[in-house]
Order: sequence, then C-alpha cells, then structure tokens
Amino acid sequence: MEFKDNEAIYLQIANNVSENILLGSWEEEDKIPSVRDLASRMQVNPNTVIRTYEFLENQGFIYTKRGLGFFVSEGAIDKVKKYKRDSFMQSDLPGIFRNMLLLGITPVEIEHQFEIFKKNSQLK
Amino acid sequence: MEFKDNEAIYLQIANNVSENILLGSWEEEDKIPSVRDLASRMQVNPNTVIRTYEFLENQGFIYTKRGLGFFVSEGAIDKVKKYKRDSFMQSDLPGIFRNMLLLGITPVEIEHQFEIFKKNSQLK
Amino acid sequence: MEFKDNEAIYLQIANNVSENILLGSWEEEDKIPSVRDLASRMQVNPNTVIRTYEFLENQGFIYTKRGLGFFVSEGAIDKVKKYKRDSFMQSDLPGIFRNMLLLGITPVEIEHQFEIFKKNSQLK
Amino acid sequence: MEFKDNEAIYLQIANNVSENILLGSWEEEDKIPSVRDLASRMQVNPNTVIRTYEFLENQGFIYTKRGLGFFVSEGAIDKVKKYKRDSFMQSDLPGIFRNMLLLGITPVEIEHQFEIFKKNSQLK
DNA sequence: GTGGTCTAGACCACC
DNA sequence: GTGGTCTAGACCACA
Repeated sequence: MEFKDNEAIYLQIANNVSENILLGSWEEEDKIPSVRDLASRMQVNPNTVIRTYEFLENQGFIYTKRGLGFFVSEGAIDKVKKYKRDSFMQSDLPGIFRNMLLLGITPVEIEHQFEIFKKNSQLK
Repeated sequence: MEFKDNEAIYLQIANNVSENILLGSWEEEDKIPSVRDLASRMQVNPNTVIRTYEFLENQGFIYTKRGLGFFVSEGAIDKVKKYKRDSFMQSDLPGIFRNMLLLGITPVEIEHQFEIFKKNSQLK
Repeated sequence: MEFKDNEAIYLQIANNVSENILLGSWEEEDKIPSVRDLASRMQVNPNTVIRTYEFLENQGFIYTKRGLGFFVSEGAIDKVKKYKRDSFMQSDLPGIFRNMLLLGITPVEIEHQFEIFKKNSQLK
Repeated sequence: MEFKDNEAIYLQIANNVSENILLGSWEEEDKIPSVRDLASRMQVNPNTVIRTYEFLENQGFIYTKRGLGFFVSEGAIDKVKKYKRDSFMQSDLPGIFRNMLLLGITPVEIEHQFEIFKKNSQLK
C-alpha cells in the first residue's frame, strides 16, 4: 500500500480498516489481521499498526481479546458509518461549500463530476 | 479568530488572506497588514504570520517591498482563483466523492445542504 | 464465567478456585475438576487452566497426583485465608485508603455501601 | 520517581499527573511540564510520557496547543474526581467487599486501619 | 522550544 | 502465536 505524506500513516491505515468494516469485508465479531501480519503486508513498523489499532479501539470499532488478537466490535458498521458521516457533514462540507461560493462552482457542476467519478470507480 | 485543529494555523491564516484578496477586500497593489498587526489581531505568534506571508509570496499572491511591507500582487485575484480551483478539483473532490459513495450520500442531499448553507452565509 | 479486562484470566480463575476452597465447596483432599473440564466450563483455553493450577500448586493450595489429577491440599483453607488476608492488608488497603483521602470518601460511606453489598450478595 | 512493576509506567505517571491536577498543584488552563522535561525528571523515555499525555488527553483532562505544549483542561478537576470516583466505586469496592465477607473483616476494623493510615500520611 | 510520527528492536504476559 | 510496554533515536511541522 502506498501512503500520502500529508496524513499520518497510522490514520491512513485506520481509514483502510474502517472501509473494510464498512463494506463488510471484515465482518462483526470476526478476527482482523494480527499486528505483525498487517504490518508486514503494509510494509510498516508493527508499532505503527499498533497505533492504528489503539485508535480504532478508542473509537469502539474493534476490541482486543488477550492473547488472541483484535476483533470487529458488535455494531461496528453503524459506528463507523456514523463517525464518517458526522465528520463529513461537520468538517468537510462547510469548507467545500465555502469554496463553491467563492469560486462560483454550482451543485450542477458537482453532480456532473460525480457521475464521471462513479463511472470510473465502477470500472475498477 | 478561531482555528481548527486539523490544519496548520499558518495555512488557515493564508486561506483567510486569500479570501480577502479574492473578494476584493484587499485590492491588487495595496499594502496588506504588517506581520505584527495581523499577528496581534489573530492572536498568534508573529512567526506564524511570517510563515503565512512567505507561503503566499511563494504562490505569487503577494510580494514584499523592503522596509515597506507586503503588497497584493498584480493579477493576484486570478492566481488565487486558479489555485483554489485546482486544489478543489484535484485534492478535495475525489475525497468527497469517495465518501459520498461509501456513505450513500446523494448529490441531491448535497445540493439541499448547500442551499441551507447559502442562506446562512448570506445573513452574515 | 465473565472475566474482567484488568486482571489475567488465569488469576481470576485462581481466585474462583480459592473461594471454592475457602467456602468448603471443594473439601481438603478432594479431587478438583480436571483441566479440560474446568476449561470447557470456563470457556477458556486449557493452557490457561494449567497456568491456574500451577499457580495454586506453587501457593501450596492444591497438589497433583500423577495420572489422577489435582487435589485440595491438607490445611488449604487456612493457607488460602492467610494468603488472601495478607494480600488484602498489604496490597489492597493502602491503595483504597489513598483513594478515600484523595476523593474525600469517609469510612461511614464505605460502611453504608458495604451493607448494601451484603444484602445483594445474600440474595444470590 | 520509583515505579511498581505490576502497572504500566505510563499509567503510573498518569496517576501522578491526575493527582497534581486533583490537588490543585497544577491549575486549570495552566501549562504542564513538556514531554521532554517530565521524561527526564521521571527518568523515562520521552515516548513513555507521550503515551501518558495521550491517555490523559483522551480522558479530557489535558489538551494540547500546537508548538506550545500541554495544558490542564477547563473543568479538569471535576473530570478527574468523577473518573477516579467511578472507577473506585465500580471496580475497586466490589472486590474489597467480597474479600471482607470471605475473610470476615468488619467495617470497624477497616475504619481502625484507616485512622492509623491517616495519621501516618499526615506526618509526610 | 513544542508535540507528532515513525522505525528498530527488545522483553514481557498471556492464550 | 497474540498484544502490551518500553527504550533509543531519528525526522518533521509548528509556534
């Protein structure tokens, strides 16, 4: 996996994990990859993955069983969805709208771009 | 002024300055506030404003006359507009669209929120 | 059985066994449940129960007859009582008292809570 | 400072910091020692103090101003008191009471020991 | 100067 | 095998 350098790696991994939960790739109550496993797959230091998992544990998305590993929490999908939705609505949207007003970009234009984006992402 | 936690303060101030230029509050070839003046108004360390001005100078939005202060560049409005538009289209939009797909948020919903936002910002 | 997160599971099981001895549910010189039996009842890994039994054997509360299983030691009740009393007086009390001072909790309040606790535990 | 080895060092330091807040030694909105400062005083690695401060930040007891350091939160005393009180009442007391019942220790005895403890701690 | 992140490597308790 | 903690040391952004 490649990482952007304007966001902490452990947060980018956290996003990745969150999406796996959100999309149902990793189901509730299932074990997720061990720290060492994910670290070697992501080519990062295990400590970085530990940071990711601690962060997600604080959010209540995953939990740990000692000696066994980390597991997806019950109700994690809803928690992740709520968390992402809240931060999108409260943090992202206002800045976007402000830019749209300043730059004279209309919702119609946004919708047009969105349709293009959707087609491209379906191809993948 | 209040600052968000997830973006560098000097960049938030840079945004503020850019908007003043974009909206014509600070006109081209006009002198902008001195570092110390702006720093005390914003309640930040003067070094932080220096960083802001250096950043804006690198972008070509402002320039410095030694001993006199900083001034809005000729053609700054267009430069600011182009810069903002580019970063909006290339950096912001993809993330937004990705979130919309993941969370099932429709362009209609976005447009609805945008109308609300517009009304609120007109009041100010 | 449910386990707390802040104490090793094998120690929580050891406590449980100790209480059975203390209360006379498991009498001296009697055979106690096999590792596998207890493990399946407690829903833990057999290795964990082995650790528990090793710990209790080191304390002299139980002993093993090869091929037959584990048995409650002679004089185990007194040993358990002494062990628990010592660790209570030396390890638990000082921390409790420190918290009481810091938080302004009085012995009267403790006694009050204790009465409530006694009533609830009689019901079981 | 000397550390017990049955509790993580970063949590022992967190307790220490919490008590400083609780006792008013470090007042609300005041700056607390920098990571490096406290680390060298405590003779631990700076990373360990960072863990402490992150933990306390998650609890809402302290917050960070970028480039300036960590500060005691508004209302921190009440938060600390509530946190300590809750964990005392819910985690510590039940175990204590259970032991008292099992060992036949009476509240009167506890109170007696508490008086002794109070005298000793006043001398310090 | 401040905190934030990351790596490398070690040791431990636990299951 | 699992996670949890700690050390050592590095580099960076920020004020």
